Amino acid sequence: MTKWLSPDEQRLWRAFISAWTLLNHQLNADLQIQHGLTIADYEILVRLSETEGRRMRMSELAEATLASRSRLSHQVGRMETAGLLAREECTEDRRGSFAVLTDAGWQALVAAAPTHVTGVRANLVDVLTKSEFKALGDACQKVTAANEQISLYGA
Amino acid sequence: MTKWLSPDEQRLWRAFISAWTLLNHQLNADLQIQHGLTIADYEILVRLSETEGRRMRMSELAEATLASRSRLSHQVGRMETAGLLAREECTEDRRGSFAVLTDAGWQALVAAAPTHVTGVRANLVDVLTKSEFKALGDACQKVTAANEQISLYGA
DNA sequence: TTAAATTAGTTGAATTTCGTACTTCTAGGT
DNA sequence: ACCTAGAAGTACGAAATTCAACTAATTTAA
Repeated sequence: MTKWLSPDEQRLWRAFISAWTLLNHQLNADLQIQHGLTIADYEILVRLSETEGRRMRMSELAEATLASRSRLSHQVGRMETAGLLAREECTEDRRGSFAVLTDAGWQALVAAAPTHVTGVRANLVDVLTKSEFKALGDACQKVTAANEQISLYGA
Repeated sequence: MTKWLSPDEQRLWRAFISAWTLLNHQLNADLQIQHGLTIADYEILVRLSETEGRRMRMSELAEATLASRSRLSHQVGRMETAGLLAREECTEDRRGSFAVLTDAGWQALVAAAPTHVTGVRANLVDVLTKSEFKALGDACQKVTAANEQISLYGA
């Protein structure tokens, strides 16, 4: 027998859905309109910018961004075409390859980051008290941990 | 000058992203595999099921789901083909039309709901304490309220 | 009361995105 | 040398999404 959600649980769950949906929608629109980037693009730029040599192995990047390998491959291909990234061979393991941030990619990130961060603040961080935000994030961290085994690749 | 996120804020924000992403991916896979429905389908079924006459104006439904009119029209078209929905003319405003839940649509929802709710419990509600979940939801409610003015057709 | 403007919704490409399955190349063990 | 597994790219196709143009009904206002 299914144990249904109580009205209260339902309210909280729906709040989670709508909060994320609205926020994501807004942040995406901001990046798209002002910088021609999607959130997925942006996240990849950020990840790469944080690593040494601004490069990451494809599989690492896929894991970090919660994307399937195929999806990431396509995504990186697009960003390569756009000049934001380049691929480089990996000399230690020559099956592998790196996605590397180009100068243009770095510039794009530098340009877009203020927009994005401002949006995150305005629409999320600043509408909550410090402790509310912390409670939100901590709960999410638990949820993430509990779901970490979920594979995003087919079967 | 942009006020950047502190490492702690960044951690919390990323936890929010990953919690949502993993959860959504899992719930979507469950519905897809077991019932051939996407989350978008499911959401529409739920919305309609909760209204009087199990019907909603297209534009209302579009707004509720943050979809453009065109997108919703296609989506409803697909679901109509699948037999889940029907369209009906609106007699008060004859430009308008309703999306109406069919019996088959209702049955599909009845069949899928246990899967979905079980997933929500297993991957979200039950991995948190009651108060953690409440804190998460309450924070999200504030975020939602703060972002409610967001519209697709904006501008 | 009629013409213009607005609103609701649909449609058919074109485009974007993504998954599946397959291929290639390499690493590591036996 | 051989066999298995891993990393990644790609071709193909299915599906979703956008975009622009379109019909038709309604509202506004001259």
